[in-house]
Amino acid sequence: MAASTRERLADAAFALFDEQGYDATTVEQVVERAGVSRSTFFRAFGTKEDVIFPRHDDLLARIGARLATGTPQTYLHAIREGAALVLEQYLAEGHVALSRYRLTRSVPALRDREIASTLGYQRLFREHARRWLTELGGPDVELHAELLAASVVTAHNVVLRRWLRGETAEPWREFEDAMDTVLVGPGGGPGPSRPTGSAVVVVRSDLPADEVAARVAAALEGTPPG
Amino acid sequence: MAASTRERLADAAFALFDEQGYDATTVEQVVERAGVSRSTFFRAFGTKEDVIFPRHDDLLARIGARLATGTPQTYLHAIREGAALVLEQYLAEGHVALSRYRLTRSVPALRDREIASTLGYQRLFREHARRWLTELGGPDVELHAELLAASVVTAHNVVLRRWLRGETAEPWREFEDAMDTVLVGPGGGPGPSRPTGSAVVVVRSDLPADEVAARVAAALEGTPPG
DNA sequence: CCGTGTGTGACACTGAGTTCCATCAGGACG
DNA sequence: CGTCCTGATGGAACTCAGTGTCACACACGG
Repeated sequence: MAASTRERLADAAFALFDEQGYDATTVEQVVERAGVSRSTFFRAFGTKEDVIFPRHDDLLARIGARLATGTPQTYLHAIREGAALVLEQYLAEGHVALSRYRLTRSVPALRDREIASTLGYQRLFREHARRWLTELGGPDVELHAELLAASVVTAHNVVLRRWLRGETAEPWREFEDAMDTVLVGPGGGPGPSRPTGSAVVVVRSDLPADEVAARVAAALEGTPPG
Repeated sequence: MAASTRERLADAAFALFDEQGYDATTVEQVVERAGVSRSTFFRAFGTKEDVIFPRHDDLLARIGARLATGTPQTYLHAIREGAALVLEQYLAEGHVALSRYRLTRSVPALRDREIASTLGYQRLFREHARRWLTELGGPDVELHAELLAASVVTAHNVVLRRWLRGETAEPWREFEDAMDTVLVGPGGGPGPSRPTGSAVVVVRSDLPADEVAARVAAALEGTPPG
């Protein structure tokens, strides 16, 4: 019963938003079409915006669970699979995701909210990355964790948007490529088998090239055995 | 004096938000303290939120102007200086920036808006990066431009937040370091034409250490000695 | 038959934001 | 000096999102 009420409301809302636009549609009209009262709407969703956006809670929890299993040796793989859960969710939503995308394109308030919502995922990746990078022991852990999280989310969103715009029929392949770009770098060979002992080394190149190479080699020698 | 009215309103608003919190403060109370009418408030700011946030327009324009002067050969420098304009703006705001930070910390709606506002800058960097990377001719220009913009904004924000939290007395030094970390053509960028100046190389070390070192050395050979 | 809980409707209320009109200053001009 | 224009302001009425409260209906087990 509760579920069907929510559904009727959501269907009515999406339909009306599509017909007249988001701002031009009042909650009054939505509840009228759904055949329930205004009270019921706000009990079910709390906010007009909430009709559009999915519940991130469970997805965040699933991602958190996946990331929690990552170790400093396998964290790149954990991140990749965590990001995959997000893409999977959107692809499963199908036309609902497309409708939402159309709305977020046209209504600034909804666009802002959509953007802000991605920060939840980014935060999750960042916190786990911070943990891993701390254990691996590198400089500027804060910054690198933040950059890693931002890059992963950005790369994911690029692929997602391409799919939402109908610009790709192979979102999963593009997703893997994007993750390869972000999580591996250009030189490495992508592959399903994630070797252990991976680490990220950052050096500044205003030193002579061979000196940099020496430092990289030295840094890698000191890396905990993979 | 339109300016003084705006100022009085902003001062009253910040004071009241500070005393009672944002949500607990009504526009009515703000205009009462400022000694103007409700109409004047909404004419001046349009929205309760707008009192808090600065006008991004002119800053965006200045950044755009700086980025417009960049060439594929000097674009890393242009990006760095573009990002510096943002930091400069916040530092110049002083205590206003701090008050705003306190508010955006505690009020979700304001936090969302703050986040969304950074997208304006990110978009600017992205579009120019797309142009430069296209001229340089590399693969996945879309993705790399997006990643570059996201990384620059993220790195900037890390430094900015540290300053807002009073965790650093040398924001400019940290800013330069952060830019050093980020501005390399993330994900490798287009390898051939490596720009002059400092650069960073990120590699994964699941290859033998000496092989990694060799690759780094090879990549750096093309770089003019810094 | 009675309590209890849950989903719902109805209504009043607050507050943000819009619209429209009235007012009042000051400068330009004849 | 008077008039006219303009731009900034005040004021009132309105819409609509969101909150809070109370009442009702229908289920459930005792």
